[in-house]
Amino acid sequence: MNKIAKHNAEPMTPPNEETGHERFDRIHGSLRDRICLLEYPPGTVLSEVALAREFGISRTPIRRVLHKLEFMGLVQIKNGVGTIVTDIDLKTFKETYELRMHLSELMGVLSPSRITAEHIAQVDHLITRATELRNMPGDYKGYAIITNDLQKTLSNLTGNTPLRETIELYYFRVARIWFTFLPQLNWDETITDQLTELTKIRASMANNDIRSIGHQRSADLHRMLVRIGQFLIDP
Amino acid sequence: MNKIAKHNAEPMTPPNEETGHERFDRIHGSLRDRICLLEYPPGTVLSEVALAREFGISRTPIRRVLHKLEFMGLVQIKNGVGTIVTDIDLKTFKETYELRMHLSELMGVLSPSRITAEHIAQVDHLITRATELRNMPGDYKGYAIITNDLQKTLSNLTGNTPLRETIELYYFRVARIWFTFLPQLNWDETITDQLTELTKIRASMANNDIRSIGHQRSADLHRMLVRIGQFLIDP
DNA sequence: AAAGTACAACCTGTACACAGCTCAATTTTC
DNA sequence: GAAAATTGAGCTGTGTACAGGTTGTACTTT
Repeated sequence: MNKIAKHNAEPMTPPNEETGHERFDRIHGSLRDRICLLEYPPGTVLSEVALAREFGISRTPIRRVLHKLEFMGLVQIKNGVGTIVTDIDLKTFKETYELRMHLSELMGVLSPSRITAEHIAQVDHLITRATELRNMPGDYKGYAIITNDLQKTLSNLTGNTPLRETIELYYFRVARIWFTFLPQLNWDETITDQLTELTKIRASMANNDIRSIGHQRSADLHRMLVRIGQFLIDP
Repeated sequence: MNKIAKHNAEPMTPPNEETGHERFDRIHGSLRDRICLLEYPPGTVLSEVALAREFGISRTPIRRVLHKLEFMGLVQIKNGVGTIVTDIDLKTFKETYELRMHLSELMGVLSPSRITAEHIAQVDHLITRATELRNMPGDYKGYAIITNDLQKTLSNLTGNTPLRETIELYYFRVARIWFTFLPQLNWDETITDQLTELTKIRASMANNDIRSIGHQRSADLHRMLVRIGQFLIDP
């Protein structure tokens, strides 16, 4: 049974002076994050009028945002029904992870950016947060936020713009699906995996070795796929 | 100096019974093809009201189509100005071709489809058309259509759906830019290249060897990039 | 009682009027 | 005469009313 979206959140203060373009990005980012952090889990039905009310605008600009989310594969707009947060079938899920693995390898090959102290500091901060997370089993959202932030940091290392956009696109498309399996997995093992990944990336960064980061990332994606393999039943 | 779009075409008879979704795809395909076949060259300004008149509908559904084209990177919508067919800067052009080369290699790796007699027949037909094209120097549109059709055929060989969609996306984004350089290149050499590519792909198909097709495709993309390198001036 | 039907509530899709933006031609000012 | 301000034509952005689609429910019919 699908749930109807209801968002009880902070007022999300809109800046006093804001371009139409900025407002679009703000609302788009809001909804994208809600979907990716499972505040709107797959199957949730979004209503244009409800969202329009929440953001204090009419349906028209909301529709633009929803159509972009549909293009990204995060929602499906059905006439007469509503806008539904997409789930993903097993086949597509596996295919997407396979592609992401190869794209991660390319990250280190196609004009990688230079690693700065800033990047390393970000990963160090993520390690701290992940360590704290071990004692908070069930904080799936906290786990998801760390994963999202790591993805953001790694994005900055990909100099090839089209590659970066593609990697991000497919990250947003399937990461949240992985999150839905978290409750069925061993929390300590999950956190250990995350910390291992972060630590290895940290080490590769210290060596200014982006190619290794790509390999590492690819291997981690593979491990995620294997870990939830027990729950994926072939049709 | 930008040109204003004016389309003098056949009535494009809309089917008697047509879903809203089908109409969307039809109009989207029309505009996409016009852009990719250089009927709307880069810099062309499209007007929502003009397009709405041509297709006999209001601005609203036209806007949906244009926004999708903007997501695909084929146009840029500017408030107060119009919808402008995108050109592409040198850096992005090279980056995109590099990515496309690697994606082509993946085509043969990620769950390729089975090659059928139908695929081979399609390539044979393309070879015939390309051969005829040698005696029609300056038929850039004819060349572009063959290239588009080849891309379509190769798409069917890519079983991994996300990979296929990505390959197509970047094909549409930059193929037309390559076409704009055709007048500055030697026609006979261009046709020879195209025929060589088609023939090699034909041979690989006969051997049911998709991996070789991917290699071939990658090499051809590289050759295209090299051929127009003389016209690409680094900033 | 069960199956079929009509309907009401809710959704997105479309059309259209108007607001806001951009740019260029024109007028005003120095 | 040159530079700055103005105005207007044309464009996209937004709000809104209504048309069209979908679905669950209540009701009718068998």
